[in-house]
Amino acid sequence: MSEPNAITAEPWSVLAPDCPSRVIFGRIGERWTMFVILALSRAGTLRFTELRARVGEVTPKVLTETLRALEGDGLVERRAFADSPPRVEYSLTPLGESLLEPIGALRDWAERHVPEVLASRERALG
Amino acid sequence: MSEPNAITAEPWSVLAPDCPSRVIFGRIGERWTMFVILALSRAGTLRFTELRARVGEVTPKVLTETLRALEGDGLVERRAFADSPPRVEYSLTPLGESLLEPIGALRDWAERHVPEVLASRERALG
DNA sequence: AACGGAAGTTCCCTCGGGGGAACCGCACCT
DNA sequence: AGGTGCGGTTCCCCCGAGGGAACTTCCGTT
Repeated sequence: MSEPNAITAEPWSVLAPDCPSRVIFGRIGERWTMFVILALSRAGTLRFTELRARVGEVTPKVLTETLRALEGDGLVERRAFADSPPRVEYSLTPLGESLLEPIGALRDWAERHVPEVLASRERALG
Repeated sequence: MSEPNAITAEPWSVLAPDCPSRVIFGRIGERWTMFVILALSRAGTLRFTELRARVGEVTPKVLTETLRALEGDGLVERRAFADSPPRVEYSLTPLGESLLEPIGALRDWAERHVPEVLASRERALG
């Protein structure tokens, strides 16, 4: 897993719970993670309710969980102000922003090739 | 980055069930998908039981489901021979192989930055 | 005639991610 | 003294991915 090149490590290493790929794919595979990251990447900084509005039908509980997880991973920063009404601002950390590049690569692939994937799915079902 | 490169589409578009990012992240986020792709990328071609052995503790049922899903997406090819004992070979399609590049980018990011993520997690719990 | 291996299939169960709905503390406003 | 907006929390439930374990079919081997 510590080999220099991309897909060269032994696949079974990925079974370890702290395998880098498991950690990252596990996180970004969660239901709302991508929405939050993409929303923050566009807006820069958002408050809780702004995030709710942008992300869609997420419930406050789940949004809180998602944000706490990303904060725990050091990908999102949470700044609370002692104002009234309370104000909390979320933004990507530098680490979080550095993740945008590889995510973008996957996104680009998706944009280009998902039509093929969807066509293949339909063929498989038809 | 809201810069004109990677992450430019509206985030809420991602809510649509056929949004490219949802399709792809949904698939590679599944439990065994990455193991199968990585194993095939290393070996080129593998039979069912070889795959079982490499991927680890996966049960035959779940491995079958995973392979059928990837086959349905056009990412994996399944070739069955009328031999006896039966022989079935799995390999990546060209489409599946083209996915290795963006996955590799994410993998590289993971290799480089997961120590930070894990350190952050430990801080968050301690 | 029994055995074994390949490639699954079938049935049943468990576990937890995710969702719904309601509640909470605070400080203003009026 | 009641209402409002913010940023959550609490409790409860449901569904489906994933797992366990046994069974199956087809043939060749011993």
